[in-house]
Amino acid sequence: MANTNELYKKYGSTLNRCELFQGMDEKQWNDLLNHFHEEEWPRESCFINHQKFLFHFFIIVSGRVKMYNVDDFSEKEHTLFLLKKGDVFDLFCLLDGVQHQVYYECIDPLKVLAVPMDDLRDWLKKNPAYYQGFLSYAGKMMRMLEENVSQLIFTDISTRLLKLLLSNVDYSSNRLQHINDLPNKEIANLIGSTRAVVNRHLQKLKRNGSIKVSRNKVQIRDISILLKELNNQNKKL
Amino acid sequence: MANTNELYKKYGSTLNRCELFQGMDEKQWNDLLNHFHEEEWPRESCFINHQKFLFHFFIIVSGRVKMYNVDDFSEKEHTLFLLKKGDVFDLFCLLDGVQHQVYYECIDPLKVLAVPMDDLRDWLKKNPAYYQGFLSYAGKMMRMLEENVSQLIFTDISTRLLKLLLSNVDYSSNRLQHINDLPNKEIANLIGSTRAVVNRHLQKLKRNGSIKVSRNKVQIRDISILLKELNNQNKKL
DNA sequence: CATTATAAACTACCTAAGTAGCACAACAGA
DNA sequence: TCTGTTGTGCTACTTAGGTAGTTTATAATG
Repeated sequence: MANTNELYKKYGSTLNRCELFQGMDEKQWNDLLNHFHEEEWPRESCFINHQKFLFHFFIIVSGRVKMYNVDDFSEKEHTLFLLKKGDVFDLFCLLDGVQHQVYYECIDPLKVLAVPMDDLRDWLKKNPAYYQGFLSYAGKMMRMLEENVSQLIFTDISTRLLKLLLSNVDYSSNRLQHINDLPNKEIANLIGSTRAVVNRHLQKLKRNGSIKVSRNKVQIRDISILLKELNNQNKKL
Repeated sequence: MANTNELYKKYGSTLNRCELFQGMDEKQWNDLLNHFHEEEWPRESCFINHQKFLFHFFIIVSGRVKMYNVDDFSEKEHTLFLLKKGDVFDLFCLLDGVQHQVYYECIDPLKVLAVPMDDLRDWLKKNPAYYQGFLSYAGKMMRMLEENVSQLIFTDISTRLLKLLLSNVDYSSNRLQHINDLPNKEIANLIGSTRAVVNRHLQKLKRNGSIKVSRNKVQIRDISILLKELNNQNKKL
């Protein structure tokens, strides 16, 4: 229990931002955290269809993981979600208890809180009031996936790239976050394209003065140009 | 109550195949069906971002509806789901209570059982044992959306068309079902392409003897050729 | 039966995106 | 400092898929 209190003290601010567990107070958190333990995974750890995720559920407290899948034939990668502090995984397994055919790789050294799936499910059964938070979160996830599908069908690569950039701007500092230190290849994986094509579009944005590019680094120079560019994309059709 | 019993008698076999409400017996169904009423919508009825779906939840007992969305700029359509007997909507709204920006159109004359969203949510709160079915179903839906994303990124139109056809074959009769009477345009909307391109690929399949095409009709001639074709697609890369 | 509407079939063309290959820069480790 | 590795920037080329427009077939309607 001392351990539990410690976890809440250490990570309370992160946990309270966690959408999946909305509206829980410290007492309730401590009750739940009883079943958790802390884990650290080094950078570049990679989990390929690992059983791990069928039996434990994780909350990220620091670092990034990409959840991606790989096409059997072309061996191309596609990053489904770039998970970060406050995100959880694997929700797919939690919901239906079926193994999720998907890969994980740590972009940074990762710290997670881990709980056995069954403990979490039991806790839910005993506290059915929290089912609603899980349902809402599932709904939100479905909307994100649906939005993803729409973008893939309706928009071209340069639009998808612009949207990716704009959706990762921290508007308090006007800085790019989460994806600012990724190589072109990883950016390509996020929008379903290839390094060469993404680079082609980044060059265009560099030339019009909206971004700055260097090795493993993309920085925002002028958001207004990006927004104008996105507007033009739409009008084009 | 007489009315309720009637609903179960009429549609029990459909309801029992409904994944969302797994493991319910007649008594429980009748308890739930108390809140339902029957509705009929004519063919080609169209609902555009209608509040209707925020306040009522529907189970289809006969006919097909497409859930689709439209790109604001290109005005292209994409059919997200072709819902049929035993399917429900709108799960997005049920889960998180937020309006779902999506269109509906009846392909056939439609019969649905309707229940006020809040009644269904109340029923769930009183019968928390059934939450698990809803979570599982949400998980399944997420997997479908994820699979959709993967297909869009990894595979070309001809592969997507082949998969669409093969996933709609009724293997007891070797006949195409659900999509067999759609015009090329609607098939295109299902895989995120255009009428002309879909037609191009259908012609190829017609020429190799795997399908038969006529006005508003696609029929399977030889599944083995389709399967072989799908195999070749994969090897191609 | 004639008229109209809708869908299918086909042709020609255009373009975005994928592909391959190479030179160069940045960085890490020995 | 040397060396191997990884990422960027660029050129040249190929191609699937989107686009536009026309003709032909099929069904529905009066």
